Amino acid sequence: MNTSKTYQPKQSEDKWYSYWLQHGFFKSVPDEREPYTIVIPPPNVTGVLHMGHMLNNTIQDVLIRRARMKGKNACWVPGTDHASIATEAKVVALLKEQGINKKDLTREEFLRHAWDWKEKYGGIILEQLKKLGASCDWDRTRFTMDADLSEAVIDTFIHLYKKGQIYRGVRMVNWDPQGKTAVSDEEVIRKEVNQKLYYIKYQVSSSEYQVSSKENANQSNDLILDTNYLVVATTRPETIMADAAICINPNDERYTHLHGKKVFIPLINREIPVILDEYVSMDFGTGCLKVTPAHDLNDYELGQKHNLPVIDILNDDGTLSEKAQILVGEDRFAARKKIAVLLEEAGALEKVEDYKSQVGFSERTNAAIEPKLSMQWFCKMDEMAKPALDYVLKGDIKLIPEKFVNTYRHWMENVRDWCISRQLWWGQQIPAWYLPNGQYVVAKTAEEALAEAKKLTTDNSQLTTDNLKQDEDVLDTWFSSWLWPISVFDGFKDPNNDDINYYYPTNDLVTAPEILFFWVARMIMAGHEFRGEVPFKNVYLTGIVRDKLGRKMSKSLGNSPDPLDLIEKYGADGVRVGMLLSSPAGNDLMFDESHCEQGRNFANKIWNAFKLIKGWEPNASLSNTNQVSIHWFESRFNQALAEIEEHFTNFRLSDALMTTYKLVWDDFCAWYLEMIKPAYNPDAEKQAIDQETYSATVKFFENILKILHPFMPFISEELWHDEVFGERSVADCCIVAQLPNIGEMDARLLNGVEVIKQLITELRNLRNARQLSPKEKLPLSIKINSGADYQAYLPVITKLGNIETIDFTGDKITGAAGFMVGTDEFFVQLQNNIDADAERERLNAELKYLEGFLKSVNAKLQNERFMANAKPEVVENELKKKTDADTKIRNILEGLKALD
RNA sequence: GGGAGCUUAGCUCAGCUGGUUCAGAGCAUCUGCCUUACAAGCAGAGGGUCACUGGUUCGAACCCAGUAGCUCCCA
Repeated sequence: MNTSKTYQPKQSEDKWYSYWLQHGFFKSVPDEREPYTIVIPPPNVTGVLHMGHMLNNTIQDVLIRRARMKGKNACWVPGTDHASIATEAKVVALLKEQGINKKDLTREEFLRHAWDWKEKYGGIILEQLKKLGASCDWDRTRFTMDADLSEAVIDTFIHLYKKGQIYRGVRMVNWDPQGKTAVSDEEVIRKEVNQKLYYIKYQVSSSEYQVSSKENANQSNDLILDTNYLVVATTRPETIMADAAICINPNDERYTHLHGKKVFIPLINREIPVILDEYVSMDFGTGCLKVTPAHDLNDYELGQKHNLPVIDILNDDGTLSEKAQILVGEDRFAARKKIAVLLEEAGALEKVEDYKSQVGFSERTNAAIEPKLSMQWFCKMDEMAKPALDYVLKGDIKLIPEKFVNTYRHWMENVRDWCISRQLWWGQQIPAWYLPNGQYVVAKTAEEALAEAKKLTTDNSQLTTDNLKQDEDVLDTWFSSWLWPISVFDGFKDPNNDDINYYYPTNDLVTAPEILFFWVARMIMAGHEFRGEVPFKNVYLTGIVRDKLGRKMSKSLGNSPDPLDLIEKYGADGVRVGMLLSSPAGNDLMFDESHCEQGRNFANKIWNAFKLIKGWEPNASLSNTNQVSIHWFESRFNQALAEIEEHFTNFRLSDALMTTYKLVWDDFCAWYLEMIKPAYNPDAEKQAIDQETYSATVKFFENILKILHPFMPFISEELWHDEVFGERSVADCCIVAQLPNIGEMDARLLNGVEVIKQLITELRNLRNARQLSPKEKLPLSIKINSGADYQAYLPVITKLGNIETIDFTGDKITGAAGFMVGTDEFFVQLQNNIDADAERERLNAELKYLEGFLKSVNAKLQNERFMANAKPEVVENELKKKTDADTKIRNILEGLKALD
């Protein structure tokens, strides 16, 4: 071990990580031990490590390392998902740089490029996880597009299709007319833009109208002066040709005369009905809403409800189609300007207003997103949601923190069918085959599809596989990842293999609340559907990592530090501690580099404590004078161990870490080591210490390294191998050491030392207040009022307080400086007389406080209702408070008298 | 619009079924120390009308109602 003044992470990290790998400590194979399994939430294969991954994987590593040290067969399965959209976008961009257009490639050619890209650049993130210390079983690394996993996806699709759980249907997607592809909600950037609100007149087709409503119309809205027409306010006048109805609120008194009427669309004079629905807001625009089911999601739903036709007037590139009848071939924005002119000329434009509204833009092409109806594949959710909800409600799966159960329930009870198709090539191609007549069959291969097709009632006897055309689309990436806990153990290919039988269900899942539905809920459904069992028992939901200002850390904001830079700066252990210090489950983490600094400082503290011990040499001729200190720390350690255990049981990782932190820094370093540390001998190279104390302390340190290991794997492993601990075999490593069992706790000793700590603190204060050097030895007199026994602690008091003599006194010592601990009094006789005025002031202040306190206690005791209703132990406690306060007040009064 | 949650010290958070000396921790701050393990440190100290308003109770940070502000999810 080097004797550097500070811990040097770089000299330990790579060294020990390779050592662990080389000796197979991360590896797991089924055996007779209890398994402990975590499957990694597979990061996006194109991804690079960000702060969210850091937090998430640090937690998983802490859990897995701890399980390993508790004698379990710990297995952490790593891997990545194929991230259809992100990967395809990356590959398309790369090809473009090389002058290759995706459109010019066949599917096979494109996929070859994509796989090349994946092999070359994919999975960097897994390498980065190693820097963090992640102890994954790398031999088990999986990718959601591996052959076996893809086969599982296809088989699952076919299975669910045959069960009637998968169907084709129409759905509104975010269409990028420039990229000619659908994009996910996450890829749409909403921006506020200045637009125009066009007020368009629609002629009412019936000339019969109720005159009586004219009055109402007059007073409420001057736009409807003439009941021969109604006025609609819209930002998209170019879509009027796609209108299917005009909708008004049935409660809108301005429009009762329109109930049951029809109107003509201007310019094309197509007749559409006026429908009634409370969905329409009476305050917005004119209160008349044009319903365009093909070009707006809300309108689509309204249209479904009222059985309206869907008229799509746009081509894939955003130009108007034949269906528009007019302005065919014009781009939608050009058409908007032109139609405004046409409407104006036709006298159908009432007015135009400026208007601000939110518009979605494609993240990739920056084109305005067009809501577009398209045929998609769906997976029915209602039947599968029921058991998945029950698992959580019954507690078979615990969500941590519990508050997410509500959110989960709400979602599962209002679940919508899952759109599983994506208009991309990178992914598992949907195993549906279309016949020339438009029918389709679902089958694993073209041959099987042909066989299926021949079974259809229509005559398909002449068909060959060449006549079948496979669906162009691929499946949603989540349709792969929902199988992850099963597919990583080959549970589809071989449902009874040793791995799946041993590792499944897994134990804990650590993930983000954002994907509670996208992923977690669906894994639970898949677990039930395909194994009849939960996929995991606990779901630990981490928070979002935010910056100091509370903003989510993101690449685009540039407010996220590079995790690898942080590791470089503070060491992996420091960063791990920094991430965990302030991250209770489910709460967002306000990340600040100062946390990592604290982690680094902690590592340094441990390093230096170790250096102190290394400077000692046991000497057989010395006898042990530290029994009390040793027994105390032993008790204290066991107490902390029990607390840590409790915190882990409740998944309170930051509390477990803080308990460890305080045990090491405060109890071990600041108190225990100071109690037992031998006086410095400048002539000796190593400081002599008795054998018993030395052995006990070394043993303590070894146990401390064990409890530190899950949090700080590198420094603990580094120190573990020091010669202080004697020879270690090759496999004797901290990573596989077994955590100590909780031993005895001596409550009396623990309480006794707490009193001694207070006493020492008072002595230090006394020195501070009087500017006395810590080197100056002081005489101490003790007046016991409590019946406490200080005898056993005299050596500790003498050493830590730097006391010259200790004696016991029955009376107050006048003229001496004094203080109280509990009800016992302590006196220090100083050469120069104490400042009587200052002392009187101090005592009076304390007296005032105690009298106030006593008053509140007495108030309770004199309250009949309190005495009648409060629990006996509460009353008893109040009585003790009264007695103690009385004693203290008496002491102070005597002290004041002595000053006079 | 529907749902969930949050508000405690300068910051980040604990505070279990209401009841120990006027609410705890870590960090930060302030004061004094280069005391041979550690200045990335040591020894001390200060700091809070528990968002606000009512209610229940002998007793409320905790239970109930309302108000305000913030966050997230779904639409």
